[in-house]
Amino acid sequence: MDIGAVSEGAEYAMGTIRYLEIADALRTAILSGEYAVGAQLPSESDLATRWSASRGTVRQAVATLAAEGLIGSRQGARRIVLRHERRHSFGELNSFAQWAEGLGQEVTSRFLSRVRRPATAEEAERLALAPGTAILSVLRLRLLDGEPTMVERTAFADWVAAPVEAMPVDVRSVMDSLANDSGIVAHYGEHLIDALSAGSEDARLLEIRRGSPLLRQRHVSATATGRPIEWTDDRYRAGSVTFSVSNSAVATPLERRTGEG
Amino acid sequence: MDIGAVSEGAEYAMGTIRYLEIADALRTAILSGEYAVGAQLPSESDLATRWSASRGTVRQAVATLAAEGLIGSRQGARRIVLRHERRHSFGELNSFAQWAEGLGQEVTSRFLSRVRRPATAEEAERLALAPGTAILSVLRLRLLDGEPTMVERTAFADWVAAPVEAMPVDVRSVMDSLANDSGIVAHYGEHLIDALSAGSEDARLLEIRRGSPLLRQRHVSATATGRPIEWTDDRYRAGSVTFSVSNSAVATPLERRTGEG
DNA sequence: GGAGCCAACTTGTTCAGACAAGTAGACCCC
DNA sequence: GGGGTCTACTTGTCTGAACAAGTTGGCTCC
Repeated sequence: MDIGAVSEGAEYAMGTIRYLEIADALRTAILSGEYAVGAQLPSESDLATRWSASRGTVRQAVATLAAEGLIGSRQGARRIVLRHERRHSFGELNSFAQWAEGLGQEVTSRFLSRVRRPATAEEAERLALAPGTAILSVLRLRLLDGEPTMVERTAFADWVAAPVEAMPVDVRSVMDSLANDSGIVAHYGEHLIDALSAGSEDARLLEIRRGSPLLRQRHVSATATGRPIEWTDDRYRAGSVTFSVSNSAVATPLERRTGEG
Repeated sequence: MDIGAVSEGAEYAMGTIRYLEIADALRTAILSGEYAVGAQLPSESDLATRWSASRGTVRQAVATLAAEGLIGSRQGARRIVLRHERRHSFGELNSFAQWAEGLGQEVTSRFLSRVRRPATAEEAERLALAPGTAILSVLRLRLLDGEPTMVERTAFADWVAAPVEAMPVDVRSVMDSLANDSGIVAHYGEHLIDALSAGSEDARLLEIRRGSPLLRQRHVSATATGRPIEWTDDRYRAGSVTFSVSNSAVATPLERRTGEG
Protein backbone atom coordinates (compact mmCIF):
# COMPACT_ATOMS: atom_id res chain seq x y z
CA MET A 1 0.00 0.00 0.00
CA ASP A 2 2.96 2.32 -0.27
CA ILE A 3 3.34 5.12 -2.78
CA GLY A 4 6.64 4.00 -4.18
CA ALA A 5 10.25 3.22 -3.54
CA VAL A 6 10.93 6.59 -1.93
CA SER A 7 8.71 6.09 1.06
CA GLU A 8 10.46 2.91 2.17
CA GLY A 9 11.85 3.31 5.65
CA ALA A 10 15.54 2.94 4.88
CA GLU A 11 16.22 6.43 3.63
CA TYR A 12 15.90 8.79 6.52
CA ALA A 13 19.38 7.74 7.49
CA MET A 14 20.57 9.54 4.37
CA GLY A 15 20.03 12.94 5.90
CA THR A 16 16.70 13.59 4.24
CA ILE A 17 14.60 15.53 6.65
CA ARG A 18 10.99 14.65 6.19
CA TYR A 19 9.36 17.97 7.07
CA LEU A 20 11.76 19.90 4.86
CA GLU A 21 10.97 17.54 2.04
CA ILE A 22 7.26 18.25 2.45
CA ALA A 23 7.89 21.97 2.85
CA ASP A 24 10.00 22.01 -0.32
CA ALA A 25 7.29 20.28 -2.30
CA LEU A 26 4.61 22.66 -1.05
CA ARG A 27 6.82 25.68 -1.63
CA THR A 28 7.51 24.60 -5.18
CA ALA A 29 3.81 24.10 -5.80
CA ILE A 30 3.01 27.56 -4.43
CA LEU A 31 5.80 29.37 -6.27
CA SER A 32 4.89 27.66 -9.53
CA GLY A 33 1.43 29.13 -9.21
CA GLU A 34 -0.28 25.79 -8.67
CA TYR A 35 -2.15 27.47 -5.82
CA ALA A 36 -3.49 30.95 -6.51
CA VAL A 37 -3.00 33.70 -3.94
CA GLY A 38 -5.88 33.31 -1.51
CA ALA A 39 -6.36 29.64 -2.37
CA GLN A 40 -6.62 27.01 0.33
CA LEU A 41 -3.95 24.41 1.00
CA PRO A 42 -4.92 20.78 1.64
CA SER A 43 -5.72 20.04 5.27
CA GLU A 44 -3.07 18.69 7.61
CA SER A 45 -4.57 15.22 7.70
CA ASP A 46 -4.78 15.20 3.91
CA LEU A 47 -1.10 16.01 3.65
CA ALA A 48 -0.25 13.54 6.41
CA THR A 49 -1.83 10.61 4.58
CA ARG A 50 -0.59 11.76 1.21
CA TRP A 51 3.00 11.82 2.50
CA SER A 52 2.47 9.01 5.00
CA ALA A 53 3.84 11.22 7.74
CA SER A 54 2.41 12.11 11.11
CA ARG A 55 0.41 15.26 11.60
CA GLY A 56 3.19 16.76 13.69
CA THR A 57 5.65 16.47 10.84
CA VAL A 58 3.21 18.10 8.44
CA ARG A 59 2.64 20.92 10.92
CA GLN A 60 6.36 21.56 11.05
CA ALA A 61 6.45 21.75 7.26
CA VAL A 62 3.65 24.29 7.02
CA ALA A 63 5.09 26.25 9.95
CA THR A 64 8.26 26.64 7.89
CA LEU A 65 6.29 28.14 5.01
CA ALA A 66 4.35 30.37 7.38
CA ALA A 67 7.63 31.71 8.76
CA GLU A 68 8.66 32.52 5.20
CA GLY A 69 5.49 34.54 4.79
CA LEU A 70 4.18 32.33 2.00
CA ILE A 71 1.07 31.07 3.77
CA GLY A 72 -1.13 32.16 6.64
CA SER A 73 -3.31 30.19 9.01
CA ARG A 74 -6.11 30.65 11.51
CA GLN A 75 -7.54 28.07 13.81
CA GLY A 76 -10.49 26.24 12.34
CA ALA A 77 -9.96 27.31 8.74
CA ARG A 78 -7.73 25.89 6.06
CA ARG A 79 -4.37 27.52 5.45
CA ILE A 80 -4.28 30.09 2.67
CA VAL A 81 -1.60 31.18 0.22
CA LEU A 82 -0.41 34.75 0.81
CA ARG A 83 2.20 35.27 -1.88
CA HIS A 84 3.95 33.65 -4.83
CA GLU A 85 7.45 35.05 -4.57
CA ARG A 86 10.21 33.26 -2.84
CA ARG A 87 12.07 34.77 0.04
CA HIS A 88 15.81 35.41 0.07
CA SER A 89 18.14 33.21 2.05
CA PHE A 90 20.25 34.47 4.94
CA GLY A 91 23.29 34.38 2.71
CA GLU A 92 21.68 36.55 0.09
CA LEU A 93 20.79 39.14 2.68
CA ASN A 94 24.11 38.92 4.42
CA SER A 95 26.27 39.07 1.35
CA PHE A 96 25.92 41.78 -1.25
CA ALA A 97 27.86 39.66 -3.72
CA GLN A 98 25.71 36.58 -3.22
CA TRP A 99 22.58 38.67 -3.69
CA ALA A 100 23.77 40.36 -6.87
CA GLU A 101 24.82 37.03 -8.30
CA GLY A 102 21.36 35.63 -7.81
CA LEU A 103 20.10 38.52 -9.91
CA GLY A 104 22.60 37.79 -12.65
CA GLN A 105 24.27 41.16 -12.16
CA GLU A 106 27.98 41.67 -12.06
CA VAL A 107 29.56 42.87 -8.84
CA THR A 108 32.83 44.72 -8.58
CA SER A 109 34.21 45.60 -5.17
CA ARG A 110 37.33 47.39 -4.08
CA PHE A 111 38.87 48.11 -0.72
CA LEU A 112 39.69 51.83 -0.58
CA SER A 113 41.30 51.56 2.83
CA ARG A 114 41.98 49.06 5.57
CA VAL A 115 43.39 50.35 8.83
CA ARG A 116 43.56 49.10 12.38
CA ARG A 117 42.48 51.58 15.00
CA PRO A 118 40.89 51.59 18.47
CA ALA A 119 37.13 50.94 18.42
CA THR A 120 34.79 53.84 19.09
CA ALA A 121 32.38 53.46 21.98
CA GLU A 122 29.57 52.35 19.65
CA GLU A 123 31.75 49.89 17.76
CA ALA A 124 32.99 48.30 20.98
CA GLU A 125 29.39 48.01 22.17
CA ARG A 126 28.10 46.48 18.94
CA LEU A 127 31.00 44.06 18.64
CA ALA A 128 30.93 43.11 22.33
CA LEU A 129 34.57 44.11 22.75
CA ALA A 130 36.32 45.95 25.55
CA PRO A 131 36.36 49.70 24.85
CA GLY A 132 39.42 50.73 22.90
CA THR A 133 40.20 47.26 21.50
CA ALA A 134 41.86 47.60 18.11
CA ILE A 135 39.47 46.77 15.27
CA LEU A 136 39.96 46.69 11.53
CA SER A 137 38.24 49.63 9.88
CA VAL A 138 37.45 49.17 6.22
CA LEU A 139 36.10 51.40 3.48
CA ARG A 140 34.83 49.67 0.37
CA LEU A 141 33.04 50.72 -2.80
CA ARG A 142 30.71 48.28 -4.52
CA LEU A 143 29.50 48.47 -8.08
CA LEU A 144 26.61 46.72 -9.76
CA ASP A 145 27.12 46.21 -13.49
CA GLY A 146 29.76 48.93 -13.32
CA GLU A 147 27.51 51.45 -11.56
CA PRO A 148 28.69 52.70 -8.15
CA THR A 149 25.85 51.48 -5.93
CA MET A 150 26.97 51.22 -2.34
CA VAL A 151 29.58 52.52 0.08
CA GLU A 152 30.44 50.12 2.85
CA ARG A 153 32.16 51.12 6.09
CA THR A 154 32.87 48.11 8.25
CA ALA A 155 34.46 47.52 11.63
CA PHE A 156 35.71 43.95 11.88
CA ALA A 157 36.28 42.47 15.33
CA ASP A 158 39.94 42.03 16.29
CA TRP A 159 39.79 38.24 15.99
CA VAL A 160 38.83 38.34 12.30
CA ALA A 161 41.07 41.25 11.34
CA ALA A 162 43.99 39.15 10.12
CA PRO A 163 42.15 37.07 7.49
CA VAL A 164 40.34 40.17 6.19
CA GLU A 165 43.63 42.07 5.86
CA ALA A 166 45.04 39.15 3.88
CA MET A 167 42.29 39.31 1.23
CA PRO A 168 42.96 40.84 -2.19
CA VAL A 169 41.68 44.40 -2.68
CA ASP A 170 39.00 43.27 -5.11
CA VAL A 171 37.73 40.26 -3.15
CA ARG A 172 34.22 39.41 -4.27
CA SER A 173 32.73 38.64 -0.89
CA VAL A 174 34.39 39.06 2.47
CA MET A 175 31.85 36.90 4.28
CA ASP A 176 32.17 34.08 1.74
CA SER A 177 35.95 34.18 1.99
CA LEU A 178 35.80 34.15 5.78
CA ALA A 179 33.53 31.12 5.64
CA ASN A 180 35.61 29.18 3.14
CA ASP A 181 39.10 30.07 4.32
CA SER A 182 38.69 30.51 8.07
CA GLY A 183 35.52 28.59 8.85
CA ILE A 184 33.91 31.71 10.32
CA VAL A 185 30.26 31.63 9.38
CA ALA A 186 27.57 34.20 10.16
CA HIS A 187 24.37 32.81 11.67
CA TYR A 188 22.59 35.79 13.16
CA GLY A 189 22.10 39.36 12.09
CA GLU A 190 20.46 42.54 13.20
CA HIS A 191 19.68 45.34 10.78
CA LEU A 192 18.93 49.02 11.25
CA ILE A 193 17.52 50.80 8.24
CA ASP A 194 17.12 54.54 7.79
CA ALA A 195 17.69 57.39 5.33
CA LEU A 196 20.21 60.19 5.35
CA SER A 197 21.82 62.64 2.96
CA ALA A 198 25.09 61.97 1.24
CA GLY A 199 28.18 63.48 2.83
CA SER A 200 31.01 64.68 0.62
CA GLU A 201 32.85 61.36 0.68
CA ASP A 202 29.64 59.43 -0.08
CA ALA A 203 28.85 61.81 -2.93
CA ARG A 204 32.28 61.56 -4.49
CA LEU A 205 32.36 57.76 -4.37
CA LEU A 206 28.81 57.20 -5.56
CA GLU A 207 29.08 59.93 -8.20
CA ILE A 208 26.03 61.80 -6.96
CA ARG A 209 25.51 65.30 -5.59
CA ARG A 210 26.18 66.05 -1.96
CA GLY A 211 22.91 66.01 -0.04
CA SER A 212 21.30 63.39 -2.26
CA PRO A 213 19.22 60.84 -0.37
CA LEU A 214 20.85 57.56 0.63
CA LEU A 215 19.33 54.40 2.07
CA ARG A 216 21.43 53.26 4.99
CA GLN A 217 21.55 49.69 6.31
CA ARG A 218 23.63 49.22 9.40
CA HIS A 219 23.99 45.68 10.55
CA VAL A 220 25.90 43.39 12.84
CA SER A 221 26.63 39.76 11.95
CA ALA A 222 27.32 37.14 14.59
CA THR A 223 28.48 33.54 14.65
CA ALA A 224 26.41 30.59 15.80
CA THR A 225 27.67 31.17 19.32
CA GLY A 226 26.46 34.76 19.26
CA ARG A 227 29.91 36.31 18.89
CA PRO A 228 29.77 39.48 16.78
CA ILE A 229 31.91 39.41 13.66
CA GLU A 230 31.41 42.81 12.06
CA TRP A 231 29.47 46.01 12.42
CA THR A 232 28.86 47.75 9.15
CA ASP A 233 27.31 50.87 7.69
CA ASP A 234 26.15 50.35 4.08
CA ARG A 235 24.87 53.34 2.11
CA TYR A 236 22.93 52.70 -1.08
CA ARG A 237 22.14 55.19 -3.80
CA ALA A 238 18.46 56.05 -3.62
CA GLY A 239 16.49 53.95 -6.06
CA SER A 240 19.05 51.20 -6.34
CA VAL A 241 17.62 48.88 -3.68
CA THR A 242 14.46 48.35 -1.67
CA PHE A 243 14.17 46.28 1.47
CA SER A 244 11.20 44.03 1.91
CA VAL A 245 9.80 42.46 5.05
CA SER A 246 6.64 40.47 5.55
CA ASN A 247 5.04 40.00 8.90
CA SER A 248 1.90 38.79 10.58
CA ALA A 249 0.06 39.08 13.85
CA VAL A 250 1.94 36.02 15.10
CA ALA A 251 5.40 36.87 13.76
CA THR A 252 6.71 40.42 13.69
CA PRO A 253 10.36 40.59 12.83
CA LEU A 254 10.32 44.27 11.83
CA GLU A 255 10.12 47.24 14.10
CA ARG A 256 10.12 51.00 13.89
CA ARG A 257 12.36 53.01 16.15
CA THR A 258 13.01 56.64 16.81
CA GLY A 259 15.95 58.59 15.48
CA GLU A 260 19.28 56.89 15.41
CA GLY A 261 17.98 53.64 16.89
CA MET B 1 -7.29 43.38 19.94
CA ASP B 2 -5.15 41.34 17.64
CA ILE B 3 -3.39 38.07 18.16
CA GLY B 4 -0.08 39.82 18.52
CA ALA B 5 -1.26 40.95 21.91
CA VAL B 6 -1.31 37.39 23.14
CA SER B 7 2.42 37.25 23.47
CA GLU B 8 2.29 40.36 25.61
CA GLY B 9 0.06 38.52 28.00
CA ALA B 10 -3.31 40.10 27.32
CA GLU B 11 -6.52 38.34 26.37
CA TYR B 12 -7.36 34.75 27.09
CA ALA B 13 -3.83 33.49 26.87
CA MET B 14 -2.11 34.03 30.15
CA GLY B 15 -3.20 31.19 32.34
CA THR B 16 -4.53 28.85 29.74
CA ILE B 17 -1.94 28.33 27.06
CA ARG B 18 0.97 26.55 28.60
CA TYR B 19 3.71 27.31 26.11
CA LEU B 20 2.93 31.03 26.08
CA GLU B 21 3.08 31.04 29.84
CA ILE B 22 6.53 29.51 29.74
CA ALA B 23 7.62 31.82 26.90
CA ASP B 24 6.39 34.86 28.85
CA ALA B 25 8.32 33.85 31.94
CA LEU B 26 11.49 33.26 29.96
CA ARG B 27 11.07 36.48 28.02
CA THR B 28 10.63 38.43 31.23
CA ALA B 29 13.74 36.84 32.68
CA ILE B 30 15.74 37.69 29.57
CA LEU B 31 14.50 41.26 29.25
CA SER B 32 15.12 41.93 32.93
CA GLY B 33 18.74 41.01 32.37
CA GLU B 34 18.59 37.86 34.45
CA TYR B 35 20.45 36.18 31.61
CA ALA B 36 23.33 38.13 30.10
CA VAL B 37 23.71 38.35 26.33
CA GLY B 38 25.58 35.22 25.32
CA ALA B 39 24.46 33.32 28.42
CA GLN B 40 22.98 29.86 28.19
CA LEU B 41 19.36 29.05 28.89
CA PRO B 42 18.43 25.98 30.94
CA SER B 43 18.11 22.81 28.90
CA GLU B 44 14.75 21.69 27.56
CA SER B 45 14.46 18.83 30.00
CA ASP B 46 15.31 21.18 32.86
CA LEU B 47 12.54 23.52 31.85
CA ALA B 48 10.18 20.63 31.25
CA THR B 49 10.52 19.29 34.78
CA ARG B 50 10.59 22.78 36.30
CA TRP B 51 7.25 23.60 34.62
CA SER B 52 5.98 20.04 34.70
CA ALA B 53 5.28 20.21 31.00
CA SER B 54 6.31 17.92 28.19
CA ARG B 55 9.40 18.61 26.18
CA GLY B 56 7.27 19.44 23.14
CA THR B 57 5.57 22.25 24.99
CA VAL B 58 8.87 23.68 26.15
CA ARG B 59 10.18 23.51 22.60
CA GLN B 60 7.20 25.52 21.42
CA ALA B 61 7.95 28.13 24.06
CA VAL B 62 11.59 28.56 23.11
CA ALA B 63 10.67 28.50 19.41
CA THR B 64 8.50 31.54 20.10
CA LEU B 65 11.43 33.41 21.62
CA ALA B 66 13.69 32.33 18.77
CA ALA B 67 11.18 33.76 16.29
CA GLU B 68 11.34 37.03 18.20
CA GLY B 69 15.08 37.05 17.78
CA LEU B 70 15.72 36.94 21.52
CA ILE B 71 17.53 33.61 21.59
CA GLY B 72 19.41 31.40 19.17
CA SER B 73 19.95 27.67 19.09
CA ARG B 74 22.13 25.05 17.45
CA GLN B 75 21.79 21.32 17.69
CA GLY B 76 23.80 19.84 20.50
CA ALA B 77 24.48 23.08 22.37
CA ARG B 78 22.38 24.96 24.88
CA ARG B 79 20.32 27.88 23.66
CA ILE B 80 21.95 31.29 24.03
CA VAL B 81 20.57 34.77 24.64
CA LEU B 82 21.06 37.08 21.66
CA ARG B 83 19.51 40.35 22.81
CA HIS B 84 17.79 42.07 25.70
CA GLU B 85 15.35 44.37 24.00
CA ARG B 86 11.81 43.39 23.38
CA ARG B 87 10.36 43.30 19.91
CA HIS B 88 7.39 45.38 18.83
CA SER B 89 4.00 43.78 18.38
CA PHE B 90 2.22 43.63 15.05
CA GLY B 91 -0.07 46.42 16.21
CA GLU B 92 2.82 48.73 17.01
CA LEU B 93 4.29 48.21 13.57
CA ASN B 94 0.98 48.46 11.82
CA SER B 95 -0.26 51.53 13.61
CA PHE B 96 1.78 54.70 13.82
CA ALA B 97 -0.42 55.91 16.67
CA GLN B 98 -0.03 52.73 18.70
CA TRP B 99 3.72 52.87 18.24
CA ALA B 100 4.07 56.50 19.27
CA GLU B 101 1.89 55.90 22.30
CA GLY B 102 4.17 53.14 23.47
CA LEU B 103 6.98 55.68 23.39
CA GLY B 104 4.99 58.16 25.42
CA GLN B 105 4.96 60.65 22.57
CA GLU B 106 1.94 62.61 21.50
CA VAL B 107 0.52 61.95 18.05
CA THR B 108 -1.54 64.41 16.05
CA SER B 109 -2.95 63.36 12.73
CA ARG B 110 -5.05 65.17 10.18
CA PHE B 111 -6.70 64.13 6.95
CA LEU B 112 -5.75 66.68 4.29
CA SER B 113 -7.90 65.06 1.64
CA ARG B 114 -10.15 62.06 1.12
CA VAL B 115 -11.36 61.37 -2.38
CA ARG B 116 -12.78 58.40 -4.22
CA ARG B 117 -11.18 57.72 -7.56
CA PRO B 118 -10.42 54.74 -9.82
CA ALA B 119 -7.45 52.67 -8.69
CA THR B 120 -4.22 52.93 -10.63
CA ALA B 121 -2.82 49.72 -12.07
CA GLU B 122 -0.44 49.27 -9.13
CA GLU B 123 -3.12 49.99 -6.53
CA ALA B 124 -5.52 47.49 -8.11
CA GLU B 125 -2.74 44.91 -8.15
CA ARG B 126 -1.70 45.47 -4.53
CA LEU B 127 -5.28 45.52 -3.27
CA ALA B 128 -6.34 42.52 -5.38
CA LEU B 129 -9.13 44.54 -6.98
CA ALA B 130 -10.36 44.62 -10.56
CA PRO B 131 -8.54 47.37 -12.50
CA GLY B 132 -10.36 50.67 -12.26
CA THR B 133 -12.37 49.82 -9.13
CA ALA B 134 -13.06 52.99 -7.16
CA ILE B 135 -10.80 53.22 -4.10
CA LEU B 136 -10.56 55.82 -1.36
CA SER B 137 -7.43 57.90 -1.74
CA VAL B 138 -6.28 59.62 1.41
CA LEU B 139 -3.56 62.14 2.23
CA ARG B 140 -2.68 62.53 5.86
CA LEU B 141 -0.05 64.41 7.85
CA ARG B 142 1.18 62.99 11.13
CA LEU B 143 3.00 64.86 13.86
CA LEU B 144 5.03 63.55 16.77
CA ASP B 145 5.02 65.91 19.77
CA GLY B 146 3.92 68.66 17.39
CA GLU B 147 6.71 68.03 14.87
CA PRO B 148 5.64 67.11 11.33
CA THR B 149 7.14 63.63 10.98
CA MET B 150 5.37 61.64 8.30
CA VAL B 151 3.25 62.06 5.21
CA GLU B 152 0.88 59.19 4.56
CA ARG B 153 -0.74 58.48 1.20
CA THR B 154 -3.14 55.58 1.43
CA ALA B 155 -5.41 53.76 -0.97
CA PHE B 156 -8.19 51.99 0.94
CA ALA B 157 -9.99 49.11 -0.75
CA ASP B 158 -13.57 49.89 -1.83
CA TRP B 159 -15.11 47.71 0.86
CA VAL B 160 -13.54 49.72 3.70
CA ALA B 161 -13.97 53.14 2.12
CA ALA B 162 -17.26 53.98 3.86
CA PRO B 163 -16.11 53.58 7.47
CA VAL B 164 -12.88 55.48 6.76
CA GLU B 165 -14.81 58.36 5.18
CA ALA B 166 -17.00 58.50 8.28
CA MET B 167 -14.04 59.06 10.61
CA PRO B 168 -13.29 62.51 12.03
CA VAL B 169 -10.46 64.41 10.32
CA ASP B 170 -8.19 64.08 13.33
CA VAL B 171 -8.82 60.41 14.08
CA ARG B 172 -5.92 59.01 16.09
CA SER B 173 -5.63 55.65 14.37
CA VAL B 174 -7.51 54.49 11.31
CA MET B 175 -6.62 50.83 11.85
CA ASP B 176 -7.71 50.92 15.49
CA SER B 177 -11.00 52.54 14.54
CA LEU B 178 -11.59 50.00 11.79
CA ALA B 179 -10.97 47.20 14.27
CA ASN B 180 -13.18 48.58 17.00
CA ASP B 181 -16.05 49.96 14.93
CA SER B 182 -16.19 47.63 11.95
CA GLY B 183 -14.45 44.49 13.18
CA ILE B 184 -11.91 44.71 10.37
CA VAL B 185 -8.58 43.58 11.78
CA ALA B 186 -5.23 43.43 10.03
CA HIS B 187 -3.36 40.16 10.40
CA TYR B 188 -0.75 40.18 7.68
CA GLY B 189 1.54 42.83 6.25
CA GLU B 190 4.22 43.29 3.67
CA HIS B 191 6.61 46.22 3.79
CA LEU B 192 8.87 47.80 1.19
CA ILE B 193 11.46 50.20 2.51
CA ASP B 194 13.59 52.60 0.49
CA ALA B 195 14.86 56.17 0.34
CA LEU B 196 13.93 59.02 -1.97
CA SER B 197 14.09 62.80 -2.09
CA ALA B 198 11.23 64.99 -0.98
CA GLY B 199 8.94 66.30 -3.70
CA SER B 200 7.43 69.74 -3.36
CA GLU B 201 4.30 68.53 -1.57
CA ASP B 202 6.37 66.38 0.81
CA ALA B 203 8.68 69.32 1.51
CA ARG B 204 5.86 71.75 2.20
CA LEU B 205 4.04 69.40 4.56
CA LEU B 206 7.08 68.20 6.47
CA GLU B 207 8.59 71.71 6.57
CA ILE B 208 11.85 70.65 5.01
CA ARG B 209 13.65 71.64 1.81
CA ARG B 210 12.74 70.05 -1.48
CA GLY B 211 15.21 67.28 -2.28
CA SER B 212 15.84 66.42 1.36
CA PRO B 213 16.14 62.68 2.03
CA LEU B 214 13.05 60.78 3.12
CA LEU B 215 12.66 57.23 4.39
CA ARG B 216 9.77 55.59 2.60
CA GLN B 217 7.81 52.61 3.92
CA ARG B 218 5.20 51.27 1.55
CA HIS B 219 3.05 48.53 2.94
CA VAL B 220 -0.07 46.53 2.39
CA SER B 221 -2.21 45.24 5.26
CA ALA B 222 -4.49 42.25 4.88
CA THR B 223 -7.15 40.54 6.96
CA ALA B 224 -6.94 37.05 8.42
CA THR B 225 -8.42 35.70 5.19
CA GLY B 226 -5.72 37.38 3.15
CA ARG B 227 -7.93 40.14 1.78
CA PRO B 228 -5.95 43.38 1.30
CA ILE B 229 -7.29 46.35 3.27
CA GLU B 230 -4.99 49.20 2.35
CA TRP B 231 -1.90 50.05 0.34
CA THR B 232 0.01 52.94 1.75
CA ASP B 233 3.07 55.07 1.08
CA ASP B 234 4.50 56.58 4.28
CA ARG B 235 7.35 59.09 4.04
CA TYR B 236 9.34 59.89 7.15
CA ARG B 237 11.66 62.82 7.68
CA ALA B 238 15.23 61.52 7.67
CA GLY B 239 16.44 60.93 11.21
CA SER B 240 12.99 60.61 12.73
CA VAL B 241 12.69 56.83 12.53
CA THR B 242 14.82 53.75 11.98
CA PHE B 243 13.55 50.31 11.06
CA SER B 244 15.03 47.31 12.74
CA VAL B 245 14.95 43.66 11.72
CA SER B 246 16.70 40.70 13.20
CA ASN B 247 17.27 37.50 11.32
CA SER B 248 19.13 34.25 11.43
CA ALA B 249 20.25 31.48 9.16
CA VAL B 250 16.99 29.66 9.88
CA ALA B 251 14.60 32.61 9.67
CA THR B 252 15.11 35.44 7.22
CA PRO B 253 12.16 37.77 7.04
CA LEU B 254 14.06 40.64 5.44
CA GLU B 255 15.20 40.87 1.87
CA ARG B 256 16.96 43.28 -0.41
CA ARG B 257 15.49 44.04 -3.80
CA THR B 258 16.45 46.11 -6.76
CA GLY B 259 15.06 49.48 -7.58
CA GLU B 260 11.38 50.04 -7.03
CA GLY B 261 10.79 46.53 -5.74
C1' DG C 1 51.97 18.65 27.06
C1' DG C 2 49.30 17.57 23.00
C1' DA C 3 46.36 14.81 20.01
C1' DG C 4 42.66 11.98 19.63
C1' DC C 5 38.84 9.44 21.39
C1' DC C 6 34.80 8.71 24.18
C1' DA C 7 30.75 9.51 27.01
C1' DA C 8 27.35 12.53 28.82
C1' DC C 9 24.54 16.00 27.55
C1' DT C 10 21.55 18.69 24.53
C1' DT C 11 18.92 19.90 20.63
C1' DG C 12 16.61 18.05 16.23
C1' DT C 13 13.21 14.88 14.08
C1' DT C 14 9.35 11.82 14.14
C1' DC C 15 5.47 9.16 15.72
C1' DA C 16 0.56 8.27 17.55
C1' DG C 17 -3.08 9.73 20.14
C1' DA C 18 -6.19 12.89 22.64
C1' DC C 19 -8.89 16.88 23.47
C1' DA C 20 -9.86 22.08 22.86
C1' DA C 21 -11.29 25.77 20.04
C1' DG C 22 -12.63 28.09 15.97
C1' DT C 23 -14.84 27.93 11.08
C1' DA C 24 -18.11 27.19 7.60
C1' DG C 25 -21.69 25.08 5.47
C1' DA C 26 -26.00 22.48 5.89
C1' DC C 27 -30.22 22.35 8.05
C1' DC C 28 -34.36 23.72 10.31
C1' DC C 29 -37.72 26.86 12.08
C1' DC C 30 -40.27 30.87 11.83
C1' DG D 1 -36.21 34.60 2.69
C1' DG D 2 -33.91 35.49 7.03
C1' DG D 3 -31.93 34.05 11.08
C1' DG D 4 -30.32 30.95 14.34
C1' DT D 5 -28.50 26.29 15.51
C1' DC D 6 -25.98 22.23 14.87
C1' DT D 7 -22.44 19.41 13.04
C1' DA D 8 -18.47 17.97 10.43
C1' DC D 9 -14.15 19.64 9.56
C1' DT D 10 -9.79 21.91 10.57
C1' DT D 11 -6.26 23.96 13.17
C1' DG D 12 -4.30 24.66 17.99
C1' DT D 13 -2.40 22.61 22.28
C1' DC D 14 -0.32 18.89 24.84
C1' DT D 15 1.59 14.36 26.18
C1' DG D 16 5.14 10.63 26.25
C1' DA D 17 8.34 8.11 23.88
C1' DA D 18 12.18 6.99 20.89
C1' DC D 19 16.17 7.65 18.16
C1' DA D 20 19.45 10.82 15.37
C1' DA D 21 22.89 14.21 15.36
C1' DG D 22 25.85 17.80 17.09
C1' DT D 23 28.60 19.77 21.24
C1' DT D 24 31.57 19.75 25.11
C1' DG D 25 34.66 18.50 28.40
C1' DG D 26 37.32 15.00 30.35
C1' DC D 27 40.10 10.98 29.84
C1' DT D 28 43.54 8.13 27.88
C1' DC D 29 47.47 7.33 25.33
C1' DC D 30 51.57 8.63 23.22
